[in-house]
Amino acid sequence: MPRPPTMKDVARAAGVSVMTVSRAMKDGGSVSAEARARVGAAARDLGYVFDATAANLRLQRTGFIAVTVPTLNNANFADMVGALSRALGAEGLQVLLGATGYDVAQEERLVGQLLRRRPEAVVLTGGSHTAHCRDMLAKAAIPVIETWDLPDEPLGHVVGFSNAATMEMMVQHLTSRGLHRIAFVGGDTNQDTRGADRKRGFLAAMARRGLAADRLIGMGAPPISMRQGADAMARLLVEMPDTQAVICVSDLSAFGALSACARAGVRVPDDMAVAGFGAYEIASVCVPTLTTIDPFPSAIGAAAARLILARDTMDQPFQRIEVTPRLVIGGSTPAR
Amino acid sequence: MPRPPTMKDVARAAGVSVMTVSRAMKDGGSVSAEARARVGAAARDLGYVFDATAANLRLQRTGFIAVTVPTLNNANFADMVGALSRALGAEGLQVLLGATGYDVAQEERLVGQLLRRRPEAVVLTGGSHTAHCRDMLAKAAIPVIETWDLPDEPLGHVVGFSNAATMEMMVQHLTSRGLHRIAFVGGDTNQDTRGADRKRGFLAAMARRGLAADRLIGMGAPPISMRQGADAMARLLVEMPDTQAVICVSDLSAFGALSACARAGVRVPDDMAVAGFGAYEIASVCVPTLTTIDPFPSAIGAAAARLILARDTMDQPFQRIEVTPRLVIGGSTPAR
DNA sequence: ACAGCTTTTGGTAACGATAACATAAAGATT
DNA sequence: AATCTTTATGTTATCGTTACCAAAAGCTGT
Repeated sequence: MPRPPTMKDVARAAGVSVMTVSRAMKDGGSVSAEARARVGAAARDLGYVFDATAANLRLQRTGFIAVTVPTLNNANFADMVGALSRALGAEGLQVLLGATGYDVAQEERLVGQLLRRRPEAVVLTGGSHTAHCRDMLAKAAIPVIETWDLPDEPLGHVVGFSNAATMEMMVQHLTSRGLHRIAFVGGDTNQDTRGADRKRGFLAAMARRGLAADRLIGMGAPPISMRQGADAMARLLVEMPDTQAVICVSDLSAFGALSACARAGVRVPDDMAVAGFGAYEIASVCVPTLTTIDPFPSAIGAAAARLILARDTMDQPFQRIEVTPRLVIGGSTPAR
Repeated sequence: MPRPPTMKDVARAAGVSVMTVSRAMKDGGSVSAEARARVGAAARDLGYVFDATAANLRLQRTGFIAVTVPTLNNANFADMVGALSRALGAEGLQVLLGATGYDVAQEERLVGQLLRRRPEAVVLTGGSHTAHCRDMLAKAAIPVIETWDLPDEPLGHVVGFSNAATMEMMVQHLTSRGLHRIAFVGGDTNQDTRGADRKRGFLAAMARRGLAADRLIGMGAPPISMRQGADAMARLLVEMPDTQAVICVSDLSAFGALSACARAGVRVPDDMAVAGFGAYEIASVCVPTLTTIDPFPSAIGAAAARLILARDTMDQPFQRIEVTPRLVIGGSTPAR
């Protein structure tokens, strides 16, 4: 089986030099219309496909942007990657995607693998990484963008928000409705650092108001699923039946909690208020609709893309772009 | 700013030749333990990162597997890509992912872009492509795997199922419960070819039983969302109030339909049965749980990975692997 | 000590594209 | 007509890695 044709083959077929072929493949090159046509025809006849690998080696530019997310199976991250990918694709850049499984060790391995492909920038989810991972990224001398978080010691640019602060918003909302016995459903590991930040924010917000924050339901390792949200609510209804409101680490678990209430005949929001995070589509469709926080995932992706595309401004001090999440009040918490 | 160190730099620092460095980077190479250690130390000191681009050019192997999905933001496709990515990653292969937006023209562009990266195999969602796209893939002389479908004229291997047949299962289930006035909620374009196949399968299953299949609600272009499922059900309740059951093109729209019923005070399944497709997590958590079809997305991904990894068997005639979807009976359709 | 192994090491030439320079042909200017 | 531009084309070297071959070094047994 013969190897795929190269520019050399096209050049021979078109009766020109390789350089002319190379120029004809681009838009700007100064090539006569006639030569360009011959090259085009030869390329079509031979089924020539441009070899990006060779060009990348020569140009020392790959057009890859490495992106890591905890999991692909999450509408928030998918939205971010979608926005990022669309914006970058329009400029000829390719997203090289990897999932860390909410595990910094896995992230370290992944980043190591991705850097071998010589990406032109790295977009990470979260601001928590192993020392070796930070080290590799620092040495790579390419733009690094951390997202979904506001790390104290960022590696480079940041596009994110304070997860803790969103819980202040949510606790404020609930207490303004006269609810004080508030539970939090989340993971019981710190693997999902954003989830852990939200839990910390919840504890701080409760403490600030002198409220007891002893209703913590930990459901294991991330991602915390709908099923786990339902199980958590079932436990809560038995173990702490006087709970007035539940904040869940995400809309998925909040929906599970909602379903558990429906099964148990607990009225939402009258007997129990439920709040989530993420503004997933389900929040606006379920009955009642979910009170949640919209972190604007595609805005995060778009902002990251803008930073990458404005490469020339990358020499400037690292940017810290805050995307302000919005409280979305639904029917799962009481009206004023 | 200096360029990142190369093997040459490492070789100089370690006092050996580039070839020795190259060998030391791999496992099997015959290198003395002492040289290997010196190379390792030098690489660490210099912050050397292997350049996969150069190696790929030389080896004529990129380790890329191109994968296209209609959208990232879909748990079924995310599951498939996740399974594929995990299985391939263990063998050092990298998924190069692209989203077509349910658009064959976009798919064509995407495949063109991906092929320039010289992937070693291509995994496509669906079996419907533009002529030029089919042509490019045929000429690429690499394994092509079409998934989620059983095309009549496959481009290569196939890992899928008959979308139409799943609707026969579903109609059979509903009619066995004595329901005959059945509606179908889906898109009104053929962009989502799998959705369109399911609609066709629905029509055929109804015709086979001599039932009228005139309750078709078309909700525009894919993806059909929860919101659109809710709108469709709202319309249906007004326009065809005697409808007994609704089959939705996916669990997302089915859940929307369920919510619309809840809002309208329509009891499910007593007044209206609802069925979906996809066995998304929501189907097993919502109240009532959804009757749906599980297409086993991660089994599809795993099977595709197996085909790719068994490269040597790729010369054999194209394989056609059927993954049999399973009817999952939930509370949204009446018990027997 | 020496032939006959195996193991380790190094030099050279690719892989397929393009930047940089050099040259030739055509067109514009005096 | 002679010179200066501009445009079109070709030649050479290179990006960082590895296959291939050849040579050197380390072993073994006589």
